[in-house]
Amino acid sequence: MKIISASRIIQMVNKTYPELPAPGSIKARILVAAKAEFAQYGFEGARMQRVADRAELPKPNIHYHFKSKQQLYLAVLERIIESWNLAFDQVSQESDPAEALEAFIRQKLRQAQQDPGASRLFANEMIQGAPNLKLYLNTSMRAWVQDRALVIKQWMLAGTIGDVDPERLIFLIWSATQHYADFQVQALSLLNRAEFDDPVLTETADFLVAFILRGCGLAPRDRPS
Amino acid sequence: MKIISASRIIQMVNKTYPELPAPGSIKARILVAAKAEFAQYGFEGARMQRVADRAELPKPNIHYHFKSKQQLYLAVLERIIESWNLAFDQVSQESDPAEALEAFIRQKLRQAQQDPGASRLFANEMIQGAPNLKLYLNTSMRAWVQDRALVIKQWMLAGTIGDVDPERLIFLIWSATQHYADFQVQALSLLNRAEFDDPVLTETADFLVAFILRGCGLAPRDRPS
DNA sequence: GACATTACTGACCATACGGTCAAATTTTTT
DNA sequence: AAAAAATTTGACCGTATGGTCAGTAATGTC
Repeated sequence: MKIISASRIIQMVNKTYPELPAPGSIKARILVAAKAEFAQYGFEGARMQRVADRAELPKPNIHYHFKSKQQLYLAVLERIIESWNLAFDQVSQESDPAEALEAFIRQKLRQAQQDPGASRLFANEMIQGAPNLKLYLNTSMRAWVQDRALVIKQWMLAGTIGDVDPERLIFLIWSATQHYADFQVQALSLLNRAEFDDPVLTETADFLVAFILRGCGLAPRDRPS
Repeated sequence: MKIISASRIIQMVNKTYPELPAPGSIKARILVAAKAEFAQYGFEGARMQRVADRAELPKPNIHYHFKSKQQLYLAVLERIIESWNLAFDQVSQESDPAEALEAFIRQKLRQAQQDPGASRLFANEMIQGAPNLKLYLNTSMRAWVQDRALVIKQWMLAGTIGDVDPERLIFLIWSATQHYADFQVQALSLLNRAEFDDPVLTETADFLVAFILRGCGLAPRDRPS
């Protein structure tokens, strides 16, 4: 059986790719500003003037590079989806479950720390009922999850992981990690920390890895040598 | 040592209480409409006209009962916070950990099903950085969590539960349950279900209870008799 | 250096926004 | 049933919104 990487599945369903603007370019600057604005206020709450202010540009400049608010929003959204679940893409039934899950959790958490805006923007889109991502959810995301769930099921058959609903496991990992981006103020408040720095990241990742592996019936840090 | 219920702690910190309007009253209808509107669009994205449309009232009627958009928002928010973590309020060190956690998880998930708007509104507030709830987070919520964490730590000392960071455990339960309200479209899509009905609720609750109890080092459904 | 193309921007527009108000209606009190 | 208080509402106001456009500056091409 030919092994197709999960990222290829996404590519097979998504026919178009957003071209990446040069990192320092005006377009890139607008996209960064827009991501922050949409992440904080959602699509309806976002203000084009504030995007312009964040990017330190006159407002018509924004409209020169992106026809409308909607198109700007979609441009930001597209770029987020791409790098969403990279660390679990290359995992196969030959992979070690504990290792693979640990890498996935740590990568998702690192994303939550380094680009919380991406997570928050996605959260806003979901909360609104995914008006712009319904198609994505029902095609490429579902295909990705089912493909990854298959790997987990194969682990279960091989007895290298406990009996756990794979789809719900993926969903739980998403929730547990993304929550530290979306609800960062709450997390920092209850952990009594000032910012989501590397120590917090490490402690949280260690906790989540241990907890989730145990939940999967895997003894943490006890990889077969 | 005098035992003070966690809900009392919240009451001790919050000095004012929102009076509940009669269920069928105009004010109650506006609050229901506003909750849905703010939940979907966030504070900035919400439109007073849409609140009026949802409540099937003329717009000035809304402003008669609530001075401003801000005050309406706060009124909705206050009423949500109250019933947030009820099922874990009465738990003490004498309680059975597995039973208590299971009840907590199931109650949070039932809330996510029955009033997803409340969860989404809270999520929006957190994503924005909790501009209206910073004080709540740093006073009553933190007090509640620390109080509840103490109980879990006592369980740990008694050896009736595994070694788990209590604050992060609570945060994980929040994330795992609330996610089914906030990201409902995504959950339904990947579970291939049409709606968040009782079967989905039960299956999800069973999964979460089993998974989290295992994560806590508790054998699910194996209570000491 | 002439020409064309791309990038930028101050001034502006129609509409939608949160909020107001005076007049009308309903409800409560006496 | 009269007076007072509370509630409802159509019409309206000042401002902010997404978006446009004509004109200007910068850049590329031969």
